Amino acid sequence: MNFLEHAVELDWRHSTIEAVGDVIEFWGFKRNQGRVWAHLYLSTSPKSAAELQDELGMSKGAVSMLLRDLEYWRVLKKTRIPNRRAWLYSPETNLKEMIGRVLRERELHFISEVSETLKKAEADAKAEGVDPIIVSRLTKMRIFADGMKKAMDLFITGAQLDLRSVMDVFRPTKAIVAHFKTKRRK
Amino acid sequence: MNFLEHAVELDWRHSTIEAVGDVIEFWGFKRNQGRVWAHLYLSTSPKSAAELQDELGMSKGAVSMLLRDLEYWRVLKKTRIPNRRAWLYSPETNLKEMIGRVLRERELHFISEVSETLKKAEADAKAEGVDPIIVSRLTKMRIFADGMKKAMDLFITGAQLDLRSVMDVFRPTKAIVAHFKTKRRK
DNA sequence: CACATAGTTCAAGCCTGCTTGAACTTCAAG
DNA sequence: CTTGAAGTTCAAGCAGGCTTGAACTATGTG
Repeated sequence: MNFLEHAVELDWRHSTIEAVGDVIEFWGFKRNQGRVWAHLYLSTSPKSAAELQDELGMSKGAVSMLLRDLEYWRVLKKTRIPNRRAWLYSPETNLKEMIGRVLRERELHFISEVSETLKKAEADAKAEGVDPIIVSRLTKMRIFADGMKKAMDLFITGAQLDLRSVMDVFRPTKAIVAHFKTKRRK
Repeated sequence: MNFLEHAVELDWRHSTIEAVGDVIEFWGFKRNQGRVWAHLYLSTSPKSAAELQDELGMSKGAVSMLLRDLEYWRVLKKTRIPNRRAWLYSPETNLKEMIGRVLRERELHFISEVSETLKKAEADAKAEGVDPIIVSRLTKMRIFADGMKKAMDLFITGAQLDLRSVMDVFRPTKAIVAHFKTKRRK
């Protein structure tokens, strides 16, 4: 491998790893979690913590913690090779399964909480006799949150989704209120 | 209004505003941008910067900058009332239009860049004669990014989306490569 | 034009959350 | 059981981004 080829290789590996880091950060995880997974994913052989530390320029402690997190989310697998002390890590390669699982746990839960908060606010505001315009706005927001949740759920499970129904969230007020009445509970 | 009612009111307004802040932060914007919009959205009358500063407990400078941002994204409207010096702000109430527009500009652009980076990496890796397994992994990631982009685009435009096609991204390698060949450009 | 209030700017400080690295614990090999 | 490499922990430090507030600019009013 000559100098130029080496430069190019550094470049595409590096830019890919950084791009994955960006996406992972975008999803609310740590940038370096993405970088570690991507580095393994661009390698054909498993790597030890020491190698990752060296090749990604991170501290021993950082690598240890990142690997723990990634293992927890089953985004990589630990393996051992005879006559070698260190654990070796390989990436989970089933993107669909892996991303779906992780997003389900985190983002879906988050949206559900928002929806619950809005539902509670609606009830309180109504009980308090607040201006109906405000109550309907709370309803609108809650239905939007439910739409996001549904869209994300369907995205994750890979099922069919008619997003028209999600965006129906924004029908005129009367219809929204009707929807609300049929769906509320407690 | 007695003490308890007041407490409840504080509570649902407050929790709603914080929930909106959470969602806005989740989408990569500033928490306080969400709080400002939500505060206006829960009011039936427009508010001045001074009122927002007071009611949300923010500094003059912060409010000024937040309003500038929100106005830029057309998430609220400036109005003026005769015989009153200050500008008054009211929220954009069309959630669908507003969220769609903002997400299109930011998130769609972001995903497109990732896709471009991966496309470039694929080309470089291929040119370099890298292990085909690695090249196919780059392809897999790029197709996934394209799937995300498509899903988000359709979510935003409110069009119909068969997410099955998005998740088809993860078919066995042969099919992926075929898909890749038919879709690439340049 | 002068005044006073509204609005903007930005350097400094603050806050949060990530990273470091040294001390500690675990564990396979001999 | 001993040894030393591998792995973990966490207090302290660091970095980046948000907020503050004082100085400055703009603008409506008389």
